[in-house]
Amino acid sequence: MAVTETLLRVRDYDLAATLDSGQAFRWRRTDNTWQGVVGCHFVRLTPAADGIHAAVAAPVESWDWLRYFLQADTDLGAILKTFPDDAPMRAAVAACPGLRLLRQDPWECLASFLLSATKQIVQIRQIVAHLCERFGEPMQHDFAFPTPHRLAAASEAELRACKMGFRAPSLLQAARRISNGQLDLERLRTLDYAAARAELMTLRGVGGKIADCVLLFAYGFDTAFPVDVWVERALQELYFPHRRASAKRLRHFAATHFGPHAGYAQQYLFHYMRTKIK
DNA sequence: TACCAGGAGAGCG
DNA sequence: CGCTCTCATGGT
Repeated sequence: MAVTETLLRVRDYDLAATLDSGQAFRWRRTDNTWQGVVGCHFVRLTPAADGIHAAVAAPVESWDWLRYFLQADTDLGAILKTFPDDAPMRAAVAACPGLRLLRQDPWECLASFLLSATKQIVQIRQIVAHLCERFGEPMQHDFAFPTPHRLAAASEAELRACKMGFRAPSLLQAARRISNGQLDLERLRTLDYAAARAELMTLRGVGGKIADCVLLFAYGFDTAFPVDVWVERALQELYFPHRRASAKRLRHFAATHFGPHAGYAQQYLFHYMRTKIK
């Protein structure tokens, strides 16, 4: 029977930290409720005593799409046990013990992070909002994320009007290559981490950092470890406090120190670093 | 006002 | 490799 609300039973889930941690850019909070769009669903999420309460605008037969997006069935405790037992990781976990990784749509994730270069998170949200309003399919309460096909038909000037500046040609090329079949985002699921990463990096504007974000947040390659300015700062200050470590050394350290779920560790360090400053 | 933001890519020694 | 510069745009 189709329904419009449910209770997702899940433990150890900090909804606010997760939706506001720079993984996804379309979630807005009003009071204690978060609203956003997952695929073709407009959904409101509210933390509850024994899980997360969810309500959608249009009735659904199944909630699998939401459990997948939130990764509600992931055993977070088992992942945290694989982290290195050192002071920085203990502090980062203690600061936000319910922080999770989402599992997003690859195209939306790729497009969003293509727009993220040297932008603050609040501005990335604004650009993505413009993009959805102008090119996304209208739906109840909001807009769907625009398809590659729709953006491929847009002009660079139209994209620039969404305030994305020099990132517009990159987004346009990505939309076109995906729309015409040159790049198959679904096929990347069948590849290993290195091969999928190399393929993403053939796109203009996609370097190692953005590729790793997509591999981690959309495909679930848990060894992907995006190194941005915040994470670089965290690694430098927390693990190499007395000597300056080169970028290459930091990358090697990241690839060897954090274990099979390094990407989760990265998210904890990122969140720890960002909230510690403010 | 001047500076900087979840980077990437090109040019240079 | 390692460094520097540039690319738009908005916020502080």
